[in-house]
Amino acid sequence: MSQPQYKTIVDHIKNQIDVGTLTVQDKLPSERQLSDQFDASRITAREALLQLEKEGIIYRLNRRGWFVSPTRLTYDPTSPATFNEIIKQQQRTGTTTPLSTELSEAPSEVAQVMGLSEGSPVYLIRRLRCVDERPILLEHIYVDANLCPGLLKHDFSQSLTGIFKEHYQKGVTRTDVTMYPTSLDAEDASSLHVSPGSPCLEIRRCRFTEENQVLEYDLEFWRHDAVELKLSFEHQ
Amino acid sequence: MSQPQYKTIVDHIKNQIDVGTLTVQDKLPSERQLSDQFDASRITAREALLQLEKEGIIYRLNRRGWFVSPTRLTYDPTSPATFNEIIKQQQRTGTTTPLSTELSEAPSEVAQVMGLSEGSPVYLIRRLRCVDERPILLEHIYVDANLCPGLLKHDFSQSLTGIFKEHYQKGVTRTDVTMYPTSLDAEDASSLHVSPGSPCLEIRRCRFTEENQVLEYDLEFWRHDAVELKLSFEHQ
DNA sequence: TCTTTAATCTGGTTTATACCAGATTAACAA
DNA sequence: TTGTTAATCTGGTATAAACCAGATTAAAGA
Repeated sequence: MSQPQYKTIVDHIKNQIDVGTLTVQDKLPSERQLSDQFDASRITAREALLQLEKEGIIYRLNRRGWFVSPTRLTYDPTSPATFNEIIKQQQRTGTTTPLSTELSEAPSEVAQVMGLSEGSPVYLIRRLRCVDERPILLEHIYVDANLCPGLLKHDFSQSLTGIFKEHYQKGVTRTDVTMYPTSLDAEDASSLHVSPGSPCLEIRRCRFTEENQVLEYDLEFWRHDAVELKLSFEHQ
Repeated sequence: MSQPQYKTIVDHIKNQIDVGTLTVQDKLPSERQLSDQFDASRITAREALLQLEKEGIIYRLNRRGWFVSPTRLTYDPTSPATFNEIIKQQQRTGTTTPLSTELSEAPSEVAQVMGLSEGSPVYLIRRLRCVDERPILLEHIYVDANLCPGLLKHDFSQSLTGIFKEHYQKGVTRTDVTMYPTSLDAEDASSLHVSPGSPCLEIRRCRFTEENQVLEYDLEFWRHDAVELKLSFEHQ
């Protein structure tokens, strides 16, 4: 019935969170402090922390320490509500930071999904979205350049949907979504201020106009511990 | 520009999979063999393997070794298609194994979701679902005992929806779904034949009848690397 | 007071070693 | 041939010790 030593540390920290000794955004003791406290090696303490991270209970900031995760943002991928609306509903504060915008050529994979030929001109917009100061979502947005000429002159800290509607009279009538858990490569991890290889939820979203053209193709990388997807649907 | 050593091993294995030297279900060299091959410590080799596991590219069988992950099963949570239908569509083979069935009392959390009072009689069915011999989904299904008397005498290797329809004339008109990435506790991990703490995708599904009663409440634990969710919807 | 600098703290990565327990396999006995 | 047993292989867990590179903080200088 004996359990591994790292499990003891895991349970101890979980308990501290349950009883409120540790609360949201609190900094945990450092790996070295924990290993002293439990008379274990640093690797064992780290093992426990990595376990809690996998469960989404704690997270780390690069070389700054380990912290208790905030509650997950509840998000309905089928809802037309914008990111900012969702955040306000849940009494959070949100910010959107454009990281880069460029006119480039569609990579083969992207071209295929968008129904374009490889190398077609596409705008690529990279944005970082934060909730309560914490980066939780990285977006790579591809837009057919022929569909929205001059797109890059707009302000991308706002809703893209709004820009499409207002300046190009284009709305979305259908969306295809694919999602799966994976992990972040070095560059994306760096953008989200997490360690390379951190787990994430990848969501690919393809939005179509009434004319069945692909208006945008989004690659979204969510912190795995920051979001909970919730949807409801009727059957016939 | 130098990268950590474990990254070199990660890249090497990824490349082997790309070029086909390693293919689906193949066994990888053991941790000790890899550490010899790359002149690294076993911990470094293991670090690389854990990284690949997080990405969903490889998986491990307890004390048996590391293997290349099969392609993900594509699954539409809004589709009325049964598990077996989905699997057949994708040219896979599936099996369903009931692990346990019992009549018990609703835990407070479950009772709340199902709109029952705590301790109400509920059936709890635990099933394991495999694709191509590999366990990928563990289900905990709660059913209001008053709604489906005598439920446990049926065969749960079949579709539950079918049982509800055939024997109780009950159909589902609405489903609420919640999903988020987390990790498995020791017991659930053991059922799925994976190591405790392995990452997973947890899906909670609540199905309602026309009378707005909760017919069943499912807790699903998917191997994080075994599934890809795909859905499509129209906007008005 | 403000800024620069140096010391210190934290996680990130790595080596070498060890022992355990389950899984597999080879050897052996019936 | 079959069943049992023992050796071996594999991952699972753990210790001790290092060094590195950002992040933070305290100290020193302007």
